[in-house]
Amino acid sequence: LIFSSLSDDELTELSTIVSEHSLNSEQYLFWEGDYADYFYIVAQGKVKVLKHATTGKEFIIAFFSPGEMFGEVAAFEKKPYPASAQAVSASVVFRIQREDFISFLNKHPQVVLRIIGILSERLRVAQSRLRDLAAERVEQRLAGILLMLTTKLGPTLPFTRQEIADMTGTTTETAIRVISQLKDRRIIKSSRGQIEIIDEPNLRRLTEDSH
Amino acid sequence: LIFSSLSDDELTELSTIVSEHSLNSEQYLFWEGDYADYFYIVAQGKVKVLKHATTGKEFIIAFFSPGEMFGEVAAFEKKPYPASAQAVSASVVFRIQREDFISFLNKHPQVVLRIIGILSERLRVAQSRLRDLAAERVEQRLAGILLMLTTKLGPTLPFTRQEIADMTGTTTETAIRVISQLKDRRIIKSSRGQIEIIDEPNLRRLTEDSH
DNA sequence: CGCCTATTTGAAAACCGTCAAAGTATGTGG
DNA sequence: CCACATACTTTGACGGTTTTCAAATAGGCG
Repeated sequence: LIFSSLSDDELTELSTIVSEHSLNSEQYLFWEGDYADYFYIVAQGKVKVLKHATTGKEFIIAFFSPGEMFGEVAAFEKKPYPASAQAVSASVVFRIQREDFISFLNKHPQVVLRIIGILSERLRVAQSRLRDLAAERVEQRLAGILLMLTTKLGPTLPFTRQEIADMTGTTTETAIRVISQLKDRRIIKSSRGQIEIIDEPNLRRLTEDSH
Repeated sequence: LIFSSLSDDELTELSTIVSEHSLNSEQYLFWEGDYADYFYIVAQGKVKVLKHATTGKEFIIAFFSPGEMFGEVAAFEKKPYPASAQAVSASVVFRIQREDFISFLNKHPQVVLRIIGILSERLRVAQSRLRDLAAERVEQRLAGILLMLTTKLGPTLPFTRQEIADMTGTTTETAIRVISQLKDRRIIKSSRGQIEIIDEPNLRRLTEDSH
């Protein structure tokens, strides 16, 4: 996605510095605090980026699907990864060494602009979520997460209650209670490991309610 | 700060596109959702960037002191500001028009790298705060905010209880109760509109406690 | 069919927000 | 210099949302 502005020649150049890497389900690519040697793009499967809290709970910053990049924040500077990355299912990722990536960027300013755009977007999202976590109730936050996910992935969401909880910043039990309510109100359907949005307008209304 | 790598000639060039703007205390520079026409740097005083919640409460994303830039996320792309900016005291800011800023960047790639660094840092901070808001108690979050502020500003922090609360994501009353505890434990001193950290190691211990 | 994981439900407790009221600095105008 | 307004700080009581702990149910895969 970030390389879509490149010519065939440039893509060939890119292919010389990219390597492929397979992952088993649950396998970690890197841990928060690791030295950041690679920059990643998902090829197949699904990868989550998360942070662990002192209480042992984890907070999911984002899921990444094929074509999306991650680990980029650390790759620009010689700093450790600020979060961990774990494969949700068996996956394949492309990776580029830090130095190769940086020298490639120096030759391709339009890619740099694309990356600034992505960083900006992520910063916007993170700051909106901060406001929501600080001020909104669990139901509204969870509705917001579901909306964001449908916008990105369509009406059928392949996530467990626990994953939804870890994205919303609540517990599995509370997520289940809220999701059950949404099911009773015919806003969503759900089965094991899956949620289907059937009434998006009403879901959106929930996020906008002032109380 | 972001321009410190420039030569005198380049700074002269820069000065032709920069204009100065004075602000009264409490005055807003822009509101969340406004069309983003300017990119800003604080010259004098103090500016806060915040988001309003549907409940009317506000969440402070950051305070900016002289030399720091803000409004940059929206300036790169034709998007509205994701947050509002308000002068905390009478202040002076430098501002650069979006188009001028972008054409300046095109000629100065080293400034672009500097900005990527700043965006990355802000993203790291935002994501850490997300984890904290989702998983940590008010006391730990507030201790973390105080630590961050001392690292940046020194041991004496010129903030009211309400400002601390709006940064921590809690209410003024709860912030007061936590701060009073810290005072009783001789970790901080405080007076009206000011907090002084006197036992930083113990403050840091608080943020690391698993419970 | 049996095991593992995901989902569900209930009850109690904790944390924190809300509301109300009062105390205390700071500055301003007379 | 004092009175007064204003904003910041403090305290208490109460209630609600959410977490925690415990246990039971149900779905899917070998």
